[in-house]
Amino acid sequence: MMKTTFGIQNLTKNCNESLILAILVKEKKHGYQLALEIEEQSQSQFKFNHGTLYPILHKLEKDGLIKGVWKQEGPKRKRKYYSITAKGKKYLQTQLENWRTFYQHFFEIVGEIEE
Amino acid sequence: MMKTTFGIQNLTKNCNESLILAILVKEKKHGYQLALEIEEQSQSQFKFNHGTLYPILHKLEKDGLIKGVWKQEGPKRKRKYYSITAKGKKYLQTQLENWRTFYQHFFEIVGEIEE
DNA sequence: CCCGTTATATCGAAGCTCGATATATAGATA
DNA sequence: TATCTATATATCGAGCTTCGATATAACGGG
Repeated sequence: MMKTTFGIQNLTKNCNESLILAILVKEKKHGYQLALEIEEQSQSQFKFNHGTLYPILHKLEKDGLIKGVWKQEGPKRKRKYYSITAKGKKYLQTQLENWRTFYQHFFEIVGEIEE
Repeated sequence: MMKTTFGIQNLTKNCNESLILAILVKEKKHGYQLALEIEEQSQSQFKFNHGTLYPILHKLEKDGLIKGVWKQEGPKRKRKYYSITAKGKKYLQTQLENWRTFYQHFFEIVGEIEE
């Protein structure tokens, strides 16, 4: 996107991050669950490619916004459960502020169009 | 972004397009003017890189959403003035619908977070 | 036992943005 | 008149992200 004075440059990326963090605020989940949850809660309007989801999760973890823990689920089945960190919560709050600022200015320009 | 059922996949790209088209609905402008206008109307919250702006203008023109006409301004100065086409107006209307759908679903997931 | 679903992961192609660079005119100022 | 800044359009390569495909493997039901 064009440069902004607030912390949202890449809308898509920030949207993906915000969705994931917002889900994890409520409950720890593993990747596949996250994708299903977001799909369900948006009434199938949003769908994550897993080729997109997993790299984002790895990056969020690397940045310390979420923390993943492998859990032995069955005798052989393993799942990686992610929970949000304090840093992640703070980041999410900031992002939400940023989204509101973005919407406000975006609609100031674009919203008055319809006749 | 993740896949959506509506026509917004790349939020940043769609945002840029919508902003440009929304300005051009009101008045025909040349590239540099557009950048200034968006910066001004957003109180400097949005700023276009011209390395981003011009390729988008060229693509919008190629797709028939806007139409550019070179005008002799001074004895040597030339400017390319863009106006929105019927197709562009229709596209903008659709985009605005899509943004509303997006916001609605996005905030349904993300908006209830703050305590 | 086979198959569809669950589950995680990676890779290459494609697309877009950013910042730098190039080019040229207009206007102001020294 | 020379110079500097603002105006104005354009392109290019690096870098980042996403998409779709592919790989691997376990679980559960028929």
